[in-house]
Amino acid sequence: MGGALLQATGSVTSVLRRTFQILSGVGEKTEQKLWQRGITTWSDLREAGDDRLPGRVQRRREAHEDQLAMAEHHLADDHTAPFDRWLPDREIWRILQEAGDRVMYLDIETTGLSYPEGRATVVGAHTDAEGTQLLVRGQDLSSRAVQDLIDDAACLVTFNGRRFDVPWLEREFDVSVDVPNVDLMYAFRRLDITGGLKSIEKQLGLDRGEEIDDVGGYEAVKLWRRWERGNHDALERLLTYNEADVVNMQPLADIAYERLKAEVYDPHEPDDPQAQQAEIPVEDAG
DNA sequence: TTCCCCATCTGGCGCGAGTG
DNA sequence: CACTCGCGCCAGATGGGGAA
Repeated sequence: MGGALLQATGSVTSVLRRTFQILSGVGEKTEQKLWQRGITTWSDLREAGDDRLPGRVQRRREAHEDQLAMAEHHLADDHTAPFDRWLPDREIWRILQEAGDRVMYLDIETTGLSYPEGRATVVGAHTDAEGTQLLVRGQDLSSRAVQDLIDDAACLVTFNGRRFDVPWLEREFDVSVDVPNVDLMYAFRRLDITGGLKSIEKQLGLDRGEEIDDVGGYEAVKLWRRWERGNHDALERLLTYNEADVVNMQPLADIAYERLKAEVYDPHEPDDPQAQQAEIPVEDAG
């Protein structure tokens, strides 16, 4: 990764600190315009003279300074939650780097597709900080345990979790999930890669263990029933399956992050070597 | 300064899609 | 199998920037 050269060119500044879409009146286009003018980080924006800013950004300078101060303040305290509200949904992935080893890969198993007919059987989570934790119904799965799990996360990574896993946990366990959620399903769809979790793993050439390669979603339901009837191996298999899901989401998230980053920084247009932004010397006329 | 055109932001509506 | 969320599309509002 980055050495002195990368630092000199500013490449170590995180994606989030180059993100202007958290500011009022700034969308995708205005952000691109700022980047093109050489204003690529929050500090660039604060230091830039009005003559370098689009009018709509000039007019909002005070509001933007407040918003940036707020953002810096929360980042300093490792509070990522507010960015869930400030960022447009499709750009939530930009906080992954800030979440660091508190990115939590989350996946649940249930006895059906809808609540309350179905119940959660396994809640699996993985972070680099805490490793893998699997909460099992009838053993250590409780509202308290789920809330504690969520509270350790600076950011969730799920697959279809915005519609399935997270609302389910909120309803069955009455937990509040006040943390950004990067849903890989939408991230990959934006990259023109569609399909379920296992299909996408295949498309990207990620192999999971041979022994659980054939386990699908409905199989998880049947495994739980077999465990309830006294088959100990069935639970072992279900847990292995769930753990594989949460662990495999990590490389998946890495790939999505790198590709989205590339897409955002190099919009599809053929790059024109002449299009370098002119250097505008910052000097005080004294 | 003022006018006008068009780029951009915002909000509402309907559709398609993967979860155990 | 039910559940909803993101996105594309459309229309209206706002405001930027060129020219007189």
